[in-house]
Amino acid sequence: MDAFINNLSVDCVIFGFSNKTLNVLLTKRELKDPDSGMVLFTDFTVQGHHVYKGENINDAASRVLKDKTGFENIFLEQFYTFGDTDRVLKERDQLWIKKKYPMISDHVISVGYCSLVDSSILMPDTSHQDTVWFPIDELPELGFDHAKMIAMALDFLRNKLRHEPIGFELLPEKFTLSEMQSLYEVILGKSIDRRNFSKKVAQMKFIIPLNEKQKGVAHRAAQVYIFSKDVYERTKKDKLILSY
Amino acid sequence: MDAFINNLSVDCVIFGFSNKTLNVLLTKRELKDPDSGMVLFTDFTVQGHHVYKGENINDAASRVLKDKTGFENIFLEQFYTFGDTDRVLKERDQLWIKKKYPMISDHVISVGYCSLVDSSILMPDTSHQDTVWFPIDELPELGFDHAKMIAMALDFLRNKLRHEPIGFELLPEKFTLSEMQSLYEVILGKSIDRRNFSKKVAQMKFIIPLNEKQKGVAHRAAQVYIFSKDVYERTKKDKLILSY
DNA sequence: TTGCATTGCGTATTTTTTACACATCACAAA
DNA sequence: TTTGTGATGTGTAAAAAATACGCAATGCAA
Repeated sequence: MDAFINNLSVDCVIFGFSNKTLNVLLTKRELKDPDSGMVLFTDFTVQGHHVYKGENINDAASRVLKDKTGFENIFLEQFYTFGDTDRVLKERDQLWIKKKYPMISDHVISVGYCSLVDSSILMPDTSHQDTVWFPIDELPELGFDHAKMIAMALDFLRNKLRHEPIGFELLPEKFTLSEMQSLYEVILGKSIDRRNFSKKVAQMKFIIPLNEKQKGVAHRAAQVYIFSKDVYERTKKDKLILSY
Repeated sequence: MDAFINNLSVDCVIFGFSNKTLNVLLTKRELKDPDSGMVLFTDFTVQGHHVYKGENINDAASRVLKDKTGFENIFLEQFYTFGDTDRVLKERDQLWIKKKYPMISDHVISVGYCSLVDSSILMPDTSHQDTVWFPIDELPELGFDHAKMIAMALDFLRNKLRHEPIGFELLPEKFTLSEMQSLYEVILGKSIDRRNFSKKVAQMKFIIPLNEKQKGVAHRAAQVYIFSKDVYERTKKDKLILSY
């Protein structure tokens, strides 16, 4: 039997990018009255789970990520730990907990993780029908303190993007400059001049043009690039700051 | 009885600044053999304590800070949570735990906090004889995973200092430009041109010159400044980036 | 009175950021 | 085949920020 620690969980705020919008992967939470079958409430939460006994918290986050998306070895980083005593005490959260996890504590500490996936290749998995992408600016009602959690994760992502080339986790392997630019614009929340952006990218030696052009577009086909983690690791001492 | 949560603690990495060096407040840990009285080991740890039942983790960190330094309402921010399963399993750590806290778990999650105090006015308190300041580059042997913890706290501090005016927590209320500059040099680990630094500071409207000069120095007395949190809060939208 | 150490202030150069214009390409419609 | 449309690729000038550095002023001490 896999016993879990009854006061400790991990929550993964999973970001995806497709169609020029930044999305968050949420799971529907619906509680029905056991007698009448009437729906008591419906809302959404980020992907979380309790930590098992003898499990590293980082491993627990990887496990949650794999279970919910199928992805492994992708960007996954801790950003904050939520430890308020009242964070699971709202009425509907208590109803939910009592029904689903009756043995857990009233004071659950949750370690928040931020993760990035290319949501265009994440296939809807029939075993997770209740798991859906929401655009970051059209979030539904959220359970627990997950609204705050998502806000903090976004802040973390924004800061990270200015200093490290993490955006590529959100793009397909091969991408064009304007795809990359949209991503930066969406995350940073501001528009960037196309020509200046391309000059900036040209300085990043770890963004490598391929002998290949975009296909199937109704206009001039753009150059295709890949991100080389190798080159980045070798040259990262040459500091990177995107001062947008 | 104040029961604590047996698998959750907070650790405060408390930084101080005096005499142009950055210091960390550590507590001596010495275990003696109960029979022979022989010292089994001696090392140091940062200031930590378990979290009580019904206590917010941020409150727990404030409590630790107050108990160890007497300070309240000073800079105190969470920077990372340490949750490896083996983090308290080293032999000497187990010996220590079994003797001092026999009831705690083998898997302790610890939320790391970073705090800043002006160590020149922190009087040695006789009730904390085993608590001493160490220069950041002359650390003694450390228990648990506290060497890593301090390294991460320093990194956090460094990044924070580039974006927010937190350094003033480490300085006396009234300070000179060269004191401020030493602080920045020590934390950022690089030297800064005195004249350029002063131009930069002149742009920060929340650093206010007083009608007052330094006293008791054997050379030209310097202008004295204070930091105004008020002015900072009102003007913080004008972004601050110290690009050193 | 002079020497010493440190403060206060200014200017020139280099680098980075920002603003902006025009030609090119590839498909699609006429 | 020609032409229109929409996005791509490149260059240059101005503004702002960062860096390098010189020199006079101050105040105590010898």
